[in-house]
Amino acid sequence: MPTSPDIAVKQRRAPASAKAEQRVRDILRVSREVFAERGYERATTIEIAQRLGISEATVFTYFRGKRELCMRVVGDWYDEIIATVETGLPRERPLREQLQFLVRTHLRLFLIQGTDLCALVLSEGRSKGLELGEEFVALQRRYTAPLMDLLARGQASGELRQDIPLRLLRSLVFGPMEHMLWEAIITQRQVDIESSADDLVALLWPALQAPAHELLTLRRLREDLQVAIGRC
Amino acid sequence: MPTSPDIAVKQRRAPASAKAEQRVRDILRVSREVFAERGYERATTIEIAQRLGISEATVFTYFRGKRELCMRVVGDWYDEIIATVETGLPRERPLREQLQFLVRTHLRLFLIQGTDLCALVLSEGRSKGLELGEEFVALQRRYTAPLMDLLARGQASGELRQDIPLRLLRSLVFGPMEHMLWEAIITQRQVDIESSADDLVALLWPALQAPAHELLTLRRLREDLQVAIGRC
DNA sequence: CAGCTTATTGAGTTTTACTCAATATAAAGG
DNA sequence: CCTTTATATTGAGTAAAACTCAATAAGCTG
Repeated sequence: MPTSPDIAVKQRRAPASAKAEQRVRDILRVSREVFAERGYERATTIEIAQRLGISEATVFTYFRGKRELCMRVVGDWYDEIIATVETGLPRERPLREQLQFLVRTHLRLFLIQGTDLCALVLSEGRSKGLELGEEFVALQRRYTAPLMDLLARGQASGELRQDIPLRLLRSLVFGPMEHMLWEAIITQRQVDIESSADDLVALLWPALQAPAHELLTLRRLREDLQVAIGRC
Repeated sequence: MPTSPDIAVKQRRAPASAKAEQRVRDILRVSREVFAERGYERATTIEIAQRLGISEATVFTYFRGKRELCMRVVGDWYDEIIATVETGLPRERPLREQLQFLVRTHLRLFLIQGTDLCALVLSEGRSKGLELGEEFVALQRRYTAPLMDLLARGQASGELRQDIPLRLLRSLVFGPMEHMLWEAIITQRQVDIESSADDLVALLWPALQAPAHELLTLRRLREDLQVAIGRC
């Protein structure tokens, strides 16, 4: 599921044999643990090696360095989210429900994984992303693609407001989500995932909708209803 | 203006003499430059010292270490924003205008300063904040205080919706702003500050406002209707 | 088993944050 | 003006960690 090809290129050695592939997987698995436990700076390559019972040099045989290793960990984690969202998104349901699914899935995956990995992804994902510019932009694009698609469909159908650029609408959704998560981490508050997600959607939905669209729809509903009642 | 007392406590030596105070200011000034140019990891204490023509050890006489130095730089930068917002906020004007001032000021201060310092504050402010937990929470609180006050006043007057916790409303405002800024940094897109700020406020305002009465009634009608249909 | 490829590692090097005892500078007191 | 005391500065070093590389071990093939 993880391991997109464009990132794999950055590895030092193309894992030809099955053994090498297993090594790469092992190193990534343990790295995720160590980075999550210690954060980027406090994590050491020697600890990663020791936990696997291998030499530190072996780690550097498969990965260019600590930074690339961390980015692979973060990247793979993003890939898992991306896959979950893309396969589960209920495209046939109303737009609001799709948005709700997206927000819920994000919050759930982040918070269930534990705040450690979440912190790694949110904070180190940023500072490390700065230096791996190109790749990171591509990852970010894939990451936000399902939402962008959802928003674009909404604009096309007239359900969502068209007077604001798409990329700003995206910030309106992802921004508060990440801000909430970050706040949960630093204050160590326990959040109710489902209700927070629903609150957030309740808050975002009127902002995303075309102005007066809901009002118009509801008025029409009322009129139809009155007509229907009149007939009875 | 900068240098809040609670942070000053962390300094290694209380700057008693005028000379020491000047040293601290010099080191902070140059540190801001170096951190902005190089980012946290690539910045070195020796470069900071060299630019001032002093010994590296002198830096460590006045600051516990690199991390604290960086946090002071970030903290002072936040203090400047806090001061600008607090003195300039037009409290007598309508709430929407106050929000607009707040958003505009933030975007302007971040983007005018150049994306370098902006990136430092947004990304390193996060990862470093994790380990300086307590202090960082306090700083964050002061930072968001003007907005929290604004939102609370709005809720009290009934202008803003009261069915959503304040802290979620705060995420709704700060989240998209930071997300926008971050996006501007990594894609290196040139953004029109004023129009972006205005777009954002236009987007946020309907979400923050208390839902209109008619809308509420109609929504209830629709829900009742759905229940009724469900029963049939 | 010989020969070749692939995988692993011990023993370094370099960089950098950080310490500390020693020295230089300034201030205070007589 | 000189002595004493406090403050400021620094050269020389330590420690830790990322990263390199030549040499060795393991695995595979014909």
